[in-house]
Formats: sequence, C-alpha cells, structure tokens
Amino acid sequence: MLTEERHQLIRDQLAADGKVLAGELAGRFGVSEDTVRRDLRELAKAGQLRRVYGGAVTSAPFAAATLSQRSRHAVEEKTRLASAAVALLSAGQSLFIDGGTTNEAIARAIPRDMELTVATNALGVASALADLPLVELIVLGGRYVPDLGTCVGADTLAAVAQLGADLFFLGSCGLDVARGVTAFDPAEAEVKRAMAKNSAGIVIAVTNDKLITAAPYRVTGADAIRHLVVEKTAPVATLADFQSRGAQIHFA
Amino acid sequence: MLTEERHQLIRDQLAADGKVLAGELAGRFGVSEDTVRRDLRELAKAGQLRRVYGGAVTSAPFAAATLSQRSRHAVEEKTRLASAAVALLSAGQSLFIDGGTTNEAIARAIPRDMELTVATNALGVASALADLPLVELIVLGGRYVPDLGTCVGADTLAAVAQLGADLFFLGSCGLDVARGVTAFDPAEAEVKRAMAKNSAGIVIAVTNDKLITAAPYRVTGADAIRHLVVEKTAPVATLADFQSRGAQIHFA
DNA sequence: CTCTTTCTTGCATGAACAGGCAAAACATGC
DNA sequence: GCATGTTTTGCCTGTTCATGCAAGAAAGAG
Repeated sequence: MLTEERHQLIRDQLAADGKVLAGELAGRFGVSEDTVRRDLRELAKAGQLRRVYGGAVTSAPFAAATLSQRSRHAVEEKTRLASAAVALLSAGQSLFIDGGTTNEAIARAIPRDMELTVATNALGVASALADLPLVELIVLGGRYVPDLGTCVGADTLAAVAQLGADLFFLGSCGLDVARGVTAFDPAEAEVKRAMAKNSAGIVIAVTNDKLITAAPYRVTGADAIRHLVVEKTAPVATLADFQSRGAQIHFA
Repeated sequence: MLTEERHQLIRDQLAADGKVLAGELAGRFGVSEDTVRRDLRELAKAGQLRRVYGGAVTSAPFAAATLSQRSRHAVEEKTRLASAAVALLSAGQSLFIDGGTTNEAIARAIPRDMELTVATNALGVASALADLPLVELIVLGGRYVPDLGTCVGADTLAAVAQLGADLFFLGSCGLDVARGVTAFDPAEAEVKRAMAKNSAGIVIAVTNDKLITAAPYRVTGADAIRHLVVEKTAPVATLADFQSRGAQIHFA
C-alpha cells in the first residue's frame, strides 16, 4: 500500500467520522502504529487534521472535544441526533447555527447536494460547512471565546441583526420547562437571543443530560421551541411538558 | 511493446483505479522496473500523473480541490517560511492575518506561549489560532468565499475599520515591483486594502513563484512592504528592487 | 502520587529511486 | 552491405525514502 493511499484513506475517514484512532488505522492498513503516527504527523503538519492523543480529529477547533472523555461516548449519539435534525431541513432555507458539539455534528451531517444559506458564529460549524459547494456561508465575526468555540460581542450582535433565518439551531444550552432555554455565558446568551429573535423557528437537538440542566443566563422561554430532537431514551414526562408548549418532538 | 503503448495503459489504469504500482506494472508489461519508472517520470513531467514513492496516483485526486490541493503544494517550503515569519513577532503585538495557505502555516507556527491579539477573516487561520490560550482572537465575519477560504464584503470591511494592528500578514497575492501587491479577486483586494490602511507595517511571506506574479487587482504599492520573507533560492535581483523600496528581506 | 498508554526520537534495514553506462534495436546515409 | 547516430532498454552504483524497532519522554487514568 502506498503512503499516499493511506493518507487519502485517513482524510476520507476523517471527513466521514470526524475522527480517527491510531491503533484502529494500523490494524486496518496492516502497518505498525508508528507508521500511522508518522502519517498523522505529516497530515497535521500540512494542516489537514488536528493531532490529538490517541488519534486525530478534523482540524476544526471544537472537534478536539469529540475525542475527550466526555464526548467520546456521546459521539454516536450526537451523530444520530444530527441525522434526525438534518431531516428537518428543506432546500433553499436559511439557517442560524450557533456553537456546541451537537451543532457541529449537524453541520457535518448536511448533505453536499443541499442548497442552503447558513449564518454561524461557531468556528467549528463554519469549518464543516466551508467546503459544501451549495451552502452560502456567512460567518458572524466578533471576539472569539475559546471555551465556547464561538464569536460573541457587539460585532456579532450587529451582524445577526442584519439577517433573518427560517430556522435557528440553538446549541450547547441548558433546557428546563420552567426556565426555558438557558446559556452558560452572558455574552453567549445575548447572541442566542438575537438569533432567536430573527428566526421563524428554533430547533434544539440535545442529549438526555441537557434535558434537565438549567444554566444561569436565560435565552428564551420553552414555548419558543419549534422542534426538539432527542434521544430515543429521553424521559417521556419531560418531553410531554415541552410538547404541551408547542414543540414538535423528533426521536433520533 | 511500444513505449507509447505502455503510457496509454498506465493512463488507463490510473483513470480506473486512481493509482498504479511500479513493480506491478513491470510484471504486467514484461519490462524492468527501471523502464516503468522512466515511464512514470515522463508522464509526471507532462503533468498526467503525480509520482509517489512506489508508484503514482492521479494528479488531481479531488474534484474541487481548490484549497486542499494548494496546501499540499510546497508544504516544507511554506513551513520554513512560516518559521521565519513568526520570528518577526514580539509578545503583545496585534496582528491582521488574511487568507492563503502560507498565512495558515504562519498561524500554525505561532508558539503557544506567545501573547498576541489577532484579527483574521480566514477560517483556516482562525481554526489554527482557536486553541492557543494566549491569543486574543477576533474573527472578521462576512460572506465566505470558498475559493479563497476567507470572508469578504461590507461586513468584513466594517469590522476591519474598527481595528488597528502593528503588523499585517498579507497572503495569497501577486508581487511585482512595478505594480506592487496585487490580488486575484476584487472583494479580496478591498479587504486587504482596509487591513493595510489600518496597520503600521505589512509582512509578506511568499514562495518564489509568487515573486513574479501580477494579479489583476491592485492592493498597495511595493513601498508599503515592511518585511518580505522569502526562500533562500529567491532571485536576488528582484529582492534588491523590493529592498530599495524599504522592505527588509528575511530568508527562510 | 504511580502505572499505563501513547508519543517522539534515533537508528538499522530493505525497498525504491536517479543517474551513468553499455548493449540491443532501429533508423539513416553512403 | 556497411558505417553512423539515435532510441530504448536493462544493469549497476550510490543515494534517498519508508518502515519497524527500541528507548526515553509525555500524557492520561486511577
């Protein structure tokens, strides 16, 4: 097998899964892990992926978290959520997508042949959409917050104010029937509020753990949620509460 | 068997499989591997395939390989240029960095322990800087142009206008002593002009091929260049011209 | 903290490589 | 027919490249 061939296969799997494991690749290619590590090092030097302990992930910044302990287990779950969320899209729609690993998974799940206009303040989402030929991508700039992976601040708000969208994919939040949608950072909450205000509908895709989390900063009430994409194992009682406030429930 | 016959068969297999192996071809054609290598060398020189260790692959593995293909070109050279360019930085400076694969390499070469403020309209640069803990990153949003990997347009210009920088790393341009710095896209040129206007100094890192290229859209004159980072093999005469207009020359 | 896994670096080995050389095949001119 | 020059090809030689192994460093896990 040619070195170049391995590199191509690594790029392919990275595009498909968002991550690769050194040991798994070594087994599949029939070479030593050292060779795979060398491959990964070279590709990383060329900027085509981001090296992490145990393998590599797409060069997008937040993708690193997909290999971290917490998200490692949830990665299949988030991929399933993403597929279900993408099913809500129609060609020609315009979207706001903000930050969070689930939203990044959604961005990666958007098919290449779908025409969309997407505005995002999340670097990871932007990177995932950058090479989709039919997506008109608008980057919402501003001060970048490493912990969130998104841009916030006055510039971001101003850019959001100029736009409108059919759907807003609201990510990385806490959800609670009483308090509604909440965020962990005040500046982040401001941006989410602006996006929510300028969107016809809100879509939230969450893993079970988010369904009971309340964060400090309020974004919007539970009745603003148009679509809620959840795991099959989500607690039925909670879902019924959201449903009674107007949200459609979609199971991944 | 005629030489031309072999060439055609190689082209055929390449079109079918995307790759060929020197040893395998030699066995199939009943000739020595040296002969096959000569064939491959000639075809590579004619641009009909890309030579790799052990055989060859199609010269353009990706259909829409605008950015990814460019970034694989001259990787080591760009890494060297990047190291030399980063040596110009001091802690605490503020920078504009625009698009281009060389600028991406520069962004990746910035050490983790350097405190900087960086404003960029290039997604790749932003991704590279996103996880540097001491870099205050400002993303300059706008309409994303896939071919350039950068954001342009009125929003981008407005964001640039609010900022000032010590240095501007100007990338992916044409350079010519008479015409100065030129860009390949009018909107891109606008953004570069705005960044140049709001910067104390301009840094340009280029591979040799850019040193003689003139693009259609004018950005700024050659005398605005403060630092020029070039390969060791750059043509001395051209460098002297830039030097006489005030540019410091740095060899990678 | 200790232990385990993963990573980097240096090194040895064999495969693949480019360039030079000579023999064979072929064409051309006398 | 014979001599000459060109092209193609295979072989040889030193060099470069890819790979696996080993040892030490580094990163996570417990």
